[in-house]
Amino acid sequence: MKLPRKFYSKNTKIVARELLGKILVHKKCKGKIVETEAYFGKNDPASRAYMGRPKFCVKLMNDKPGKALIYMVHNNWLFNIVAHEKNETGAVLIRALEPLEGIKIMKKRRGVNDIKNLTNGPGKLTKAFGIDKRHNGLDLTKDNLFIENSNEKFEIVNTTRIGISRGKERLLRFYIKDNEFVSKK
DNA sequence: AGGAAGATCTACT
DNA sequence: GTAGATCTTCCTA
Repeated sequence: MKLPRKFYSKNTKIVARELLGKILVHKKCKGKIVETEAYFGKNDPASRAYMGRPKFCVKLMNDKPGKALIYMVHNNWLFNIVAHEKNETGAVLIRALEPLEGIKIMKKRRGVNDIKNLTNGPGKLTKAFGIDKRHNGLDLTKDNLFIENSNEKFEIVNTTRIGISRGKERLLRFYIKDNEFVSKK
C-alpha cells in the first residue's frame, strides 16, 4: 500500500523515524529504507534550505509534504522527501536502502557486483535506482516513484548526523539496528 | 572566477 | 580504518 500524504504531514523527525523499514519503489526497483536523517530549514545550519542555499531547495521544503527533493553534492544526487507539519519547513534524507527487487538493474547501473555495496549510501542509492534531477519535485503520492507501507518490527538507533560540517550535535539520524546496509555504524 | 557542498573511490598507514 | 583527490552544480563577489 502506498503511503498517503498524511504520513508526511507530521514533524520531520517523526517522519524520519517512521520511514525506516518502508519500501521505496521506482519502476522495477524496490528497496527497504534502513537509514534516514531529518533536516530542517530554519535554525539548521546543515540544511540545504538554510540561509542562502539553493532556492529550489527552500521552495520545495516549504512545499506540500510528500514530494521528492533531489540535489547534487560532489557528483552525487541525494534523495530527500519533503515532510513537515503545516507552516513548517523540513525534509528527510534517505541515506541507505536494502535492495529487494531489480537488483540486476542496480548492479548494472552501479557497475558493482557486491549487493552490500549497491545502496549503502545516499549517493549510491540514487545511482542504483536511476534517480536524478528529473525526479526533483515529483509527488510521491503519484505512480512513478513512491513509498510502500510495511509492518516490520525492528530496533531503531538514534544518533547524530554524519558527513556534514555544521549542526553535527543534533540527534536526527535514525537507522535499523544491526542492518548490514546502513552506511556507517 | 572562486568556493563550498548532507559523498565516494582509491591508496595507503 | 583513515586520508586525500576528485567529481558537478549553485551561490556570492
